[in-house]
Amino acid sequence: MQNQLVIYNTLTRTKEKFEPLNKGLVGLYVCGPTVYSDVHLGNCRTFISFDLIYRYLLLLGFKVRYVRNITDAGHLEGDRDEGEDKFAKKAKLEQLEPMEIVQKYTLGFHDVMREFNNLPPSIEPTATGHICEQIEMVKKIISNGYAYEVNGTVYFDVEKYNKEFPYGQLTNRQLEDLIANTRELSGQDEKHGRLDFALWIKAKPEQIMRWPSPWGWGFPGWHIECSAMSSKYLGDTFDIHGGGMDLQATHHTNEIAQSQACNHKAPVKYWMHTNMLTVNGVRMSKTAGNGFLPGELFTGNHPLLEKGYSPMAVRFFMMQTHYRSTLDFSNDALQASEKGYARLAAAVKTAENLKTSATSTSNIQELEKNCFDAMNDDFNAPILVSHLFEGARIINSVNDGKETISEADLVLLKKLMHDFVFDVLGLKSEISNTSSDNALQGVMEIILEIRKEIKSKKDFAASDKLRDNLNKINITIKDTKDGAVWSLTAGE
RNA sequence: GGUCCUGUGGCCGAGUGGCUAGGCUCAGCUCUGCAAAAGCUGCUACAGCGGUUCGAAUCCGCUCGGGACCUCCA
Repeated sequence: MQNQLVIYNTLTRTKEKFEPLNKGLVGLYVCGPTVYSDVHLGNCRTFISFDLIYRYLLLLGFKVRYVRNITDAGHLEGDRDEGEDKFAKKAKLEQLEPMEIVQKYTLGFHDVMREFNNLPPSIEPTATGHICEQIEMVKKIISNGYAYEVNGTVYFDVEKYNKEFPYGQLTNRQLEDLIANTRELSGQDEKHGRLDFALWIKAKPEQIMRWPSPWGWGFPGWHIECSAMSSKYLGDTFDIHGGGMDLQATHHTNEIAQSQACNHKAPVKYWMHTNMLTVNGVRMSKTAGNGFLPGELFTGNHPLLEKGYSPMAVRFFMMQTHYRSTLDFSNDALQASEKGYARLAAAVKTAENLKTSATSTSNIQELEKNCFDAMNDDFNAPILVSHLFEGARIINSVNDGKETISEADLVLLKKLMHDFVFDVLGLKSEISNTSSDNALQGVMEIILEIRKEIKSKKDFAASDKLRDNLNKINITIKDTKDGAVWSLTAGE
């Protein structure tokens, strides 16, 4: 383990030393998507942020069990436990079975995650696959006295819970304030308290997605699935629970309450929340209608986009902002990232063929330390990136013969660039001249040879035309002092 | 209304009480047949007003602006 990792814990609102409950092991749970529609870029940001966190924990040598759920049932519109089921509504809209909706958007989600080069979680449990566990948990909460049943629906008794535990601790709020901001219960409301929320919900007669329970046919409330699945796979108390900041006030607050009420233990040691992606300063969300779909971004097929951006350019764009800061989305910012990333990636490639000398003009060990220090400080990727550009500068300077590097330092430099650029930031090269197409390799060698002959005859008009035309089909030729080289750039 | 976050140079974004991340853009230079790439140099900063301090963009107060959560959303 390189030095000491520090994590900002939402629970205490401070940075704390990271000490896993079990030495060398990390239990990580992240709230996954509700698969009733396409994931937009804001959703992706959260998963990319936690992918970075997961990857860095792995680099540090931890054995990480990363659990990220798929919500495929029980998520109502509106958290008043009275809205329409999201899946049922969408199913009606698309004239499909609810589980067809689930399947369709789960597959889409996985495709997008793969495009962004996110590592798959260790376990990806679904709510519908854990109905029994959720029912058992609800039963236990009732027998522990923190929940009650009314007409087939089970509610969590927030006010009773709050007498023993600080219900609003995750958002630093007092119960009285929370109650003051909640509307009055109507006469027909089944809840005892204004803040009470459903653990189990009675199904309406027409509902397809329903299961038998001690309280009749119904389906689980949204919050209970995460509590049930996280404790099943990670234990009653585990290391890190993450999610978007928008889940903090309601979903995570209720998760803590449920788990505590059920298991008599605080479920999580470190709560981590990622900030939102904004468009023109306003949060990207499904309901605001300002969401970008990843596909639109890659193709540039969106009114707000001037062109398409590759998945890695977008990922790099996100890596240049800390996960707890909002990130504003714009063409200019995206273009800057695209170019910056191309330069960084090119340097990593250049490092493969550097000549070594007896001594180094740069301190590579210090550079390595700086990289670890940056990530150890609550996963500060933007600082890491700045150090990686220092690495790129060194590589390019050595390549130009302006600086030197020793054999040992080059090995270290190559390793750290590889570790941090590919393994931690999760980027992958999009430029290539090592095309698997042998025919193309051969053709390019012939073309460069012919162009060399043309150039030696000083027919620059012809050689430039060749270069320009190749450029149009995404083949770039550069004339270096050691001769011409070519590379294939990712097409749009 | 309540609970918070935030306002950095042309743009995006880090950051610590004093030593001014980084990327992109722009200008100049080196290299080059020209490009490209690369390197070097330069250019505009810390919303405003007070206060604490030897010293603050960084701490405190106020003003103005932006945003989030409290209602589903990663």
